[in-house]
Amino acid sequence: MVRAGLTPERLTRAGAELADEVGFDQVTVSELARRFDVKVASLYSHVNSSQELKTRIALFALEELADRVAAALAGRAGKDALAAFADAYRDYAREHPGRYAAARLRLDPETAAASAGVRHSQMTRAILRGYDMTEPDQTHAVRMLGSVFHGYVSLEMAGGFSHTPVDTQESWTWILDSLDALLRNRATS
Amino acid sequence: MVRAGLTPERLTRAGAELADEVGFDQVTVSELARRFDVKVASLYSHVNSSQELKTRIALFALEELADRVAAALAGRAGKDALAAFADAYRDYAREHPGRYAAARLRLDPETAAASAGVRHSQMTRAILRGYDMTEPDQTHAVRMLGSVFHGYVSLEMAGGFSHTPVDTQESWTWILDSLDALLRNRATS
DNA sequence: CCAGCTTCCTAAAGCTATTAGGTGAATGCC
DNA sequence: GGCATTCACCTAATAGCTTTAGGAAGCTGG
Repeated sequence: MVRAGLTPERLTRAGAELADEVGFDQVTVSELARRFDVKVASLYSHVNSSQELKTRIALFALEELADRVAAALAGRAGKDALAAFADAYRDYAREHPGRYAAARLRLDPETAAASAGVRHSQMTRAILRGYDMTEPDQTHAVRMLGSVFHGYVSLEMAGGFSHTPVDTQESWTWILDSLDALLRNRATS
Repeated sequence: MVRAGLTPERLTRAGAELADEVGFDQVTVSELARRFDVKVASLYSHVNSSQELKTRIALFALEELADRVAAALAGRAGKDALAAFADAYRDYAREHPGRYAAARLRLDPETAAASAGVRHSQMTRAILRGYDMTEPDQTHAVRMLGSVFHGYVSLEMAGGFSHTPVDTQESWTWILDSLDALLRNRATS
């Protein structure tokens, strides 16, 4: 019996790659077993359920995305930071559509609270430091930015913009410019 | 043999209700058969596959949502129309989370082109009539509005805002105010 | 070197989707 | 009114995914 050397980490990572190839909801314990050339039941020594596997992939993706955003944000402020944040987000979704979808998995509150999701909201808040905004406006703005970025990325990924000939990159910069202007306006209020 | 009186329409409708109860991706041919007290295979006389059933539910939801938005929009213009549009969208998602998720199903291009999705983008464009905007800005603005609305609704539904005590209704009106201001600014440019 | 834990296996049960082929009830035609 | 056809539903069977139970082989520490 040759051992495959499975670990929860390797499974999670392979699951993330699988997600990018075939889509997050096509990720299946069976397919993963096939890729490791191992019987399905064997995976259950490392992961408790298909659900847990998906949750692990989601947490992994959140972490990875947060790292990228943090790197992109380092040393930037104001509009520069806004654009870096947004681009990091969008680029990740394009490079890793499956992982991006995974990151959107609904987690139960405790899991979510312990996840890198927390870093995401902190970083979004950090961007607003460049715009001098106080509560509750800050929270409103955080929610709006999150909505725009997530909404744009998911619509673009779903092909929702492909029926119009206008370049999506142009729209993206137009939107970022608009948001920057909007936040500057709101800051003075 | 008592006939259940199945039709594609009844199945679609029941599927939509099922989606609202258990979530769109828990909609299953088997469960639907159970609800009609009929054997699973019988459904295949009316729908070709599970995939087709889901597509039908998606088209149904798109249609229903478009009708609601159209009704909300009637006789309104400017910011009033913007708010009506946004609220119709958000209210639908809250009342019918499963159908809303269904409406986000990725359709193949031909199906999408023949769907009520077209009406959705037309109506979004109609809102901008109140803001005097020309191409390509109009397209950018349409994409932005779609992103914000979809993003906000889906994040709110996923519980993404629940960890902060600020009222989501407040954020929603704050965002609508901001968008209105933004569009008015952009119109003059 | 061997006891015990771990890793992987076989076996089996319970779901879901899908197809093939049959039966009885309703419908339409002469 | 009898008969053929169609249609709505059925039984049966295949195939894939998930999950659990229990067994055997490899690795590791004393």
